[in-house]
Amino acid sequence: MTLTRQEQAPDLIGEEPEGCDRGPGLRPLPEGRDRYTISEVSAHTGLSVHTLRWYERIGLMPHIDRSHTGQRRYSDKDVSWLALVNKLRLTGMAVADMVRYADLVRQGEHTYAERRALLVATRQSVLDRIEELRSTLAVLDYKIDLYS
Amino acid sequence: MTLTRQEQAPDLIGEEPEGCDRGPGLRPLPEGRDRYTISEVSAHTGLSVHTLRWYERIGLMPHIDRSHTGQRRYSDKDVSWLALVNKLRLTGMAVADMVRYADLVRQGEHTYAERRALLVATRQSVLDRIEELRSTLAVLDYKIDLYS
DNA sequence: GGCTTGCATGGAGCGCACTCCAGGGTTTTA
DNA sequence: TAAAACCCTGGAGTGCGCTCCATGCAAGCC
Repeated sequence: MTLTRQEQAPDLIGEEPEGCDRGPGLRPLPEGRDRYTISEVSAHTGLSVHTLRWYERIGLMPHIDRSHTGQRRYSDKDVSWLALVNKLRLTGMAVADMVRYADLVRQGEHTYAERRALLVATRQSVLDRIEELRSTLAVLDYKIDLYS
Repeated sequence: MTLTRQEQAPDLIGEEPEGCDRGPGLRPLPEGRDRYTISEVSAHTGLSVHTLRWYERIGLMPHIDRSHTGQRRYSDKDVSWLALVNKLRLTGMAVADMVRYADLVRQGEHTYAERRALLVATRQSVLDRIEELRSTLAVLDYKIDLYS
């Protein structure tokens, strides 16, 4: 997953670079419709519809638009946000911390510093975790060697 | 945590290289007594006494010796086994899988191949996880950059 | 119109990895 | 030798991140 740096608009509020990182086996979105159903978003993000609704309940999502009959209609921005959430999830960040981050986004520009701090802390914990994993590799290799 | 290769006896059944990897803040063991109480082992390994007893219940430990009044007395081998368990825990291996591994050890030499396979699979999942974390670093860096 | 499929809600349930509790015996320390 | 500290057991409780359930409305198809 290489990151190309010539991305989107500098929309820091709405969030998200990373236009389209559907993982393997994840469906692309019906292009440019901007009003996706929950099952479309589920197929695209790999998150279950249960999880999508749950994310909303706990405050991890911005307000999601509804159809005239009350069904969710996700926008491209919502989907991008979910892509970021998915990435943060991979870092091991706790859901509560992601909610905190979402809160900061909601609160507007004056929270830039705090958001940045949160990401920097996450970055450090990722680095630490990588080091930890490296150290286990050494032990694993040693043991595997013994069994050969 | 560098691994020195001139370790112990080739005791593959009893398990464990890695004589003394007490992490930071973890107490060393009263040297060479070979009959440690549960709280000593807890202090040394960083695992709570609850967890130590629980590990025993679920079959993650070999039989632990007891004093004449029924209190646990851990041997050096038991402690070494716990060091390995701790390492496997860091890899993210599920407790159930560690129990499986412990079973294989109990069953004797003819399970070498299967044990090895388990460790190899774990090794691969560690490598995959490291890659995954690396990919999140890219996103994190990108976002942090935007906030600067 | 009936059937299937999809979406809605609030709330219960689950799997994991611990963590703690009650109620009792044992060991150490002063 | 008495108090304080430690250890035992079976079983209940916790926090996290989902996952599922019952029940009901809405849209598409034959």
